Amino acid sequence: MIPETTAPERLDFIREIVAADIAAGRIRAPITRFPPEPNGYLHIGHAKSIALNFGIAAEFGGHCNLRFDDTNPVKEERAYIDAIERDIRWLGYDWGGATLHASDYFEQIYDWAVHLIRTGDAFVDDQSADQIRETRGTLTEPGRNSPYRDRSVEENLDLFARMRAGEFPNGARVLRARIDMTSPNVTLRDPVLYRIVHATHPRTGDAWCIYPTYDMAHGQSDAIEGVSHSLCTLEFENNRALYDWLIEHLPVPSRPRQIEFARLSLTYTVLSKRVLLRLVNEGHVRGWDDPRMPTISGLRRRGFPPEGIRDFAAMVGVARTDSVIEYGQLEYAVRAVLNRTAQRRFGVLDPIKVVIENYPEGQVETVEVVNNPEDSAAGTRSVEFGRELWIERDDFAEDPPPKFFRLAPGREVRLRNAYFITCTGVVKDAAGRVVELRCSFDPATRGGDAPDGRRPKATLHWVSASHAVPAEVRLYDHLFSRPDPGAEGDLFADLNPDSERIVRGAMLEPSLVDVGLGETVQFERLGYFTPDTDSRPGALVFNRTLTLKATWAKVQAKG
RNA sequence: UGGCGCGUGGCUCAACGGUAGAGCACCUGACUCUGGAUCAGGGGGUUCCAGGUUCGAAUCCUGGCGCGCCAGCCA
Repeated sequence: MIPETTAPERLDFIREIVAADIAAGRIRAPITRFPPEPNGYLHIGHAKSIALNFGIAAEFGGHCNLRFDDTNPVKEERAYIDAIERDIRWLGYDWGGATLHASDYFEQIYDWAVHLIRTGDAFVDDQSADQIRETRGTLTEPGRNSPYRDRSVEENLDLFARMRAGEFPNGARVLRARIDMTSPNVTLRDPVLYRIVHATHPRTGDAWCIYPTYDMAHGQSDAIEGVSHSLCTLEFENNRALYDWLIEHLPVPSRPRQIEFARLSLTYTVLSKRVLLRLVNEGHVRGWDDPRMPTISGLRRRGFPPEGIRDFAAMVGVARTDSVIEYGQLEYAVRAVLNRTAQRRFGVLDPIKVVIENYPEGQVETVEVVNNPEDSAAGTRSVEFGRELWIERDDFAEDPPPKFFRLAPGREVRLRNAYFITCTGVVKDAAGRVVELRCSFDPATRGGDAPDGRRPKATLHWVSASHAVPAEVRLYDHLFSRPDPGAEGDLFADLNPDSERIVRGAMLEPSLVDVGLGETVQFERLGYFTPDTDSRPGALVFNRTLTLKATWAKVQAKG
């Protein structure tokens, strides 16, 4: 049998490079790495990088390491390490074997620093941070050499050893590469390689009081691990020259290659650890895992399935163009997964009572309801039906506008999987507000079909009033009210005041009590919902993950 | 008035000298026991601009213009 010839998948520019390296015999399989700094929580932008690095490794039969870039003890915390590992696993990726750390290589990196001193490629500078800044020059003017640049190898060796020994306070001296103070690439103007930091490191404790900078540690860690393709975001482009310089000047065991791609940006949100930290610290959200946060843990609490996030990453692609993805694309990817996998349930967010006058008082019957029309394996369930029901308040209009298909006085609609009902009257309170609907039902329509072929234009969801379970439901919207938060002034002024709306009197189908944490269901006609971590037996709390695609809202908006 | 990088429908990406395509978004229609899903169709592009090379340029060359990044002992 001749195998189907499928059109070749279009490779992004990085996968093209990897494929070419394999084809040319330069590597047998790619080694990549995801290198988070443990100074905050992972967000959807990191998910793009995770999907890229782990995806390439898997597709080409290679491997992806998880390596913490823990070279700055003053910003890094153990708690972040744990959260990051959990989030990567939840996304569905496995780095197999041990978690790696740049700090595992501190001794080797130190030896390489000594090597650079011996070859005359590095020197200890006694200048202060201010002096170094002043002599670095500007974007248009060259820098000036440090007066300490030509120290002897012996003196440099001695000073560097004493830096390590803790003889000097923070900032007293640094180790710098001797490259070129006149380079048009500012990164190459004798960059700092080591600085004195008397701080306890989350992993190495007080073993060190000098720490390598990112540039000194990153490429060297890649080389130690045999990383073939070191993928990072565009802002590291300028650092590539230094990355290569260090690899060339050091006796490293392999020669990794840095490739940059555009980081993910999304409309209506912010992907900046600095800003996210402020949102948390200043109490604008419930925490790092607030369902409005673009963090992985926030998306999880919101009810986004990992598969949806992975599909999204595949959908946006990888390129070198700075770009901003419409938030709607993330929603599209998530809806596509949820539509396929989420079980359907009934829940009424804003209930109004319906009394079916010709339905026998005290009678209860059960109807069989399909759990997921997209997945027959999901089976069916029984739902109780009775004389008094809750339906959605806005599924009724006393004076229906044009193109409103739902319940209105004298109009017949279908109650999903149950009966056709016709509104025969309304009950109002003293203020004139409708508080109850009086209806009649047609016993011949049990199950939702009329023997005479009658087809109502609307089908409503409902919950039996005597069986309903009350719940709090939290409705979420964009964290920021404009697609480009902060574009015109203060970012925090653009926070959406309605990003969380709490609904207290929702009435749910009793089976919803059994939905577990991490499970997302569809409330028919409303959207996808998941239990919040605050949810307790007897005090249910659901988060709205997403609405269903809202055509009716569009019709309304158009008038 | 430095260096590096990037400019293709509203958004994200293809097209690698040979008729500018896809997904999302948008609009129609069909179907439907979710105003969902699904299916069918449609509109929308001086490929940043100007020159040049070529039978032929989104693609190669030159010059502009616009945008991004870089002057941390952050990553």
